[in-house]
Amino acid sequence: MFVRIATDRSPRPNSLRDFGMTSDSNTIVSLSEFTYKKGTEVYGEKEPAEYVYQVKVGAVRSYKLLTDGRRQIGAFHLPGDIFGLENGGAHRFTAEAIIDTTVHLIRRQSLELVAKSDVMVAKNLFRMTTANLHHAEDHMLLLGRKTSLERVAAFLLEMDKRLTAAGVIALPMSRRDIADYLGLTLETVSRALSRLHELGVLGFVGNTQRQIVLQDRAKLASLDLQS
Amino acid sequence: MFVRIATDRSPRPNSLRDFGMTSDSNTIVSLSEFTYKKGTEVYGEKEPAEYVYQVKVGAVRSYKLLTDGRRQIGAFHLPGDIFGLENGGAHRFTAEAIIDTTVHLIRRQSLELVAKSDVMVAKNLFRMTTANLHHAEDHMLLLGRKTSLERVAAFLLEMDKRLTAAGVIALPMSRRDIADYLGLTLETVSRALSRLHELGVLGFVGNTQRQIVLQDRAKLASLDLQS
DNA sequence: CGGGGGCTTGAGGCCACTCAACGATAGTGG
DNA sequence: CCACTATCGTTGAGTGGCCTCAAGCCCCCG
Repeated sequence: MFVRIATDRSPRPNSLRDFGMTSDSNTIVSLSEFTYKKGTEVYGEKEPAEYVYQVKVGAVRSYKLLTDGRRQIGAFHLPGDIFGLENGGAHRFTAEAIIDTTVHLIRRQSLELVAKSDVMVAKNLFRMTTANLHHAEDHMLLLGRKTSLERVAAFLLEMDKRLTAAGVIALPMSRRDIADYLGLTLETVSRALSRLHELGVLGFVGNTQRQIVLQDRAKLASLDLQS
Repeated sequence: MFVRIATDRSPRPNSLRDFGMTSDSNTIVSLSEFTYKKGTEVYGEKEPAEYVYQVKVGAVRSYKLLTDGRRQIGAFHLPGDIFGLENGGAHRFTAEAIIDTTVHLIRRQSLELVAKSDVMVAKNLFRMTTANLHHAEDHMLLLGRKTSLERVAAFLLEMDKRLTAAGVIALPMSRRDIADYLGLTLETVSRALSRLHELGVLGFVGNTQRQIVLQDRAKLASLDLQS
């Protein structure tokens, strides 16, 4: 047990478990767990990056703000995803819990220490950074050149791959979050979803608007163009 | 000397020089030089990544295409820049010479071999990938949330930092290239530049439209919002 | 001198944004 | 249990910023 300054969003260490960053040699690094309430900040842009996080349950949004409040969400982090991995000392995004979210976390320092001696861990860090880069590259194409319908179709396909359970996409994020991820307004996202509903591409489960069933994945895929 | 299949854009080895990837231990990796004519392809998207490149003189654009021809340029590569660095086996963009361009090139295989034993080289590769990621993250904000004037202002500030000589920005790329980088049309880019000209922010050198002088960098910076 | 590419500028149109109203749901407190 | 409120989502009407289409200029180059 160690002492920690109490702040609202200071993680409290709970357990010691595999962070998914161990190598074949079974190196174990100290690991904590923490839960963030819906809407609370995990870290802010330009803050020193002290921890690296992995979503256990819940969902997190990473975004940048312009001075007048316009927001661009760069990524959603869903269960299993690792985020907050920064090479420089500071975070490039603000990260917030979209819903109540439990994360595993590890001190960046410990991770770098392990990476120095463990080639597998170093490789994994590189691989994750590369994966982030690829996602950002694809997202630039979406933001720069796709229509609203294409963007929403691409979003649904991405979410389908990442969080579908039992044929239902249970979206944790609001229309506004989706809009800020896709470079649109929430009204435009809503209209696109209604249109896809009319087209018979998707359906809603029950009375909620956040549970979606893909009824025609092929047609949806044809609406999102390939690169 | 070694045999090589002759194709239009196959690099021909010329010399052996420092690629900027040597470490303190002075490891030298085999290095070639090649010149691409204006408009020719360096490599295509999804091609296996055999080489890594560094621009010696000239300029290169990296882009993705949608099936219907819409184009998004992800980055411009200017003298000193390294590009074509891929972790997976395949290139994520198509790369073309914007003007006659001479590059240094190195086999990816050799580079990875060196990186395995040389920590400094490995670190440099990591650092470059991170730099690419940061650029992409900033560009997502631009593409998703900035107005046309803000985009063009940001573009000019970026180019000013990267290729100004003697107070003049000598742009190698066309209005169409700029537009496809900024997620706009060439007409909108042209109108934004005219507007900045009217505002006294910039001036053109001689009769050419590709040599620009920043007359009021402060005002330009105020037009591009901060994150 | 004719042709073509690059750039600018104007006119009009459209897609996404803005503004607004309304319904549904969940949480709160009397 | 029922207002009351706040949040979220949908939908409509109208606007506007950027796109589309077009004309014309300039420069380069054959």
